[in-house]
Amino acid sequence: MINKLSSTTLADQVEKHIIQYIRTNTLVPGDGLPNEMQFMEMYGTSRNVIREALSRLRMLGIVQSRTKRGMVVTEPPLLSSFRKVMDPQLLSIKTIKEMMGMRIVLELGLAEFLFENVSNDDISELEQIVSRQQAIGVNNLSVEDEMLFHSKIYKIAGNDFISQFNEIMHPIFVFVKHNYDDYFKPLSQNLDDNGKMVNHKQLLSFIKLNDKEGYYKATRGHLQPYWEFIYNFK
Amino acid sequence: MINKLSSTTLADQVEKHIIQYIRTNTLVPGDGLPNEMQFMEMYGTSRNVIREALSRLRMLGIVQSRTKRGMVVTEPPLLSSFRKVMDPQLLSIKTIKEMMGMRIVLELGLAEFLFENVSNDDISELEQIVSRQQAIGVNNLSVEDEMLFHSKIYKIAGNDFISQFNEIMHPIFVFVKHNYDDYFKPLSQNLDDNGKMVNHKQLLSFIKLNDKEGYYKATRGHLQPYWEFIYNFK
DNA sequence: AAATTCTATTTGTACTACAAATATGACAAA
DNA sequence: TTTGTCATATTTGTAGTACAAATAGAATTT
Repeated sequence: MINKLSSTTLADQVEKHIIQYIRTNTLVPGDGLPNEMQFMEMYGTSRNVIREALSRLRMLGIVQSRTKRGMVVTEPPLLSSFRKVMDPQLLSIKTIKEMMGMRIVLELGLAEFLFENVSNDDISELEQIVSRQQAIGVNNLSVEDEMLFHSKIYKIAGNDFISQFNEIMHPIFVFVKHNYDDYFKPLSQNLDDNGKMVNHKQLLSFIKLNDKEGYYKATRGHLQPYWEFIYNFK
Repeated sequence: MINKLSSTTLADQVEKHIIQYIRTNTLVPGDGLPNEMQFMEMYGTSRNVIREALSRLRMLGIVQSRTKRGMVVTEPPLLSSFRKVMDPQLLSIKTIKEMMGMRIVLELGLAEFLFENVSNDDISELEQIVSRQQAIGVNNLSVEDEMLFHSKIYKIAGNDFISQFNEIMHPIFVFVKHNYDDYFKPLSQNLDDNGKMVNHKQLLSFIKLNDKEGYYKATRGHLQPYWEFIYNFK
């Protein structure tokens, strides 16, 4: 079962075995697990190794431990560990481009849910955001200003996972805009089908008109800089 | 710096500190890190604690360690830990619904990249897949058969991250189809705008006609069971 | 100079010891 | 009998020692 001569460490193997243990025993959140001593006997390793494996599962949120109570299975927050690796310093250009692609895909696909769920109150909020941005001047928007509108769009669509995902990717967008800003000069590239620039005000107008197709195309134009970056950089 | 009286464990704190260390020193893949002994001195904890923290970062793929060489920063595989938590046993219905939503959003948004990248060879492959499925009978398709067509679509779109993401979510789809199969009776619900059923053959026909809008709407119809599940279940 | 061996360093694993928290049962009070 | 308090035992969290295994770099030999 546990192979001490493998290239992988014992902690790696024990981690896999414990995950397997949870699956094969169809344990669900709330169910108990063996304690450290019992795992030691099950896998014939030192407590150190068991603790390293459990430490990882604790970080993932798959298990929790409390003194005397032992370990219990928990529902993991899906994206907490994803957040930890989403660091532009650590990622290759290929991966960063894939994140840009993810952004485009999510925001286009989200239109379906956006138009299903949008309320009058949502539109009022969007109007406020847009009018503040008009006051600042659409060319002077910081990435945070820019983000404000889109975050609200995600929120309206009503899928917490996707909202969170977008929030986690945000540092990547900031990084790219700072380091490759040629692609993100507003007036030059956010063009729609007819070569007209697409700003938040116009996106909002399609929402108000309940024009999903128009919104989709406008969003596609609004995100054109990302597209350019994916296909033209380097 | 390290607080021994906190409710979080020392390993939790050291983990955060080491991640912070990598960020503030702008370390990139290939760069070295202090060894375990040095971290012990830096944070004033036992080697055990340091090793638990490093073990977690190793699992995330942020660092690698080799004897004598010490630790080096590495580019993490973004989704390896995501895969570990993507277990239908562990997830709530809310989260599972959000995954269904993710499926719809990804596949709709992906259309943009699909039509940009699709080649004649791709279309031939899709034709083969579809004809095999016609032979089996569209109502007899297993989830794996069903997946074959869509996986190819993802592959054509050319974003490895999204392909991998979809593959990781697959067990969730299988789980839902098995447990809530009322929503997934093919002939009754995969309807398009006009109330006609949408199968892979028809999706392919839109690709061949280079009709992106048609494909989008057809895909929306094809995924209608997911939509129904999200909004109607429970 | 090249190949080999040796040595020192670093990670991986095992084991012991104790602190801290707390579930459980024993016991006392009403 | 029920309730509240306390003691005990169990389990996780942390520290420390010891040694095995791997290997980078130095020393040695050819």
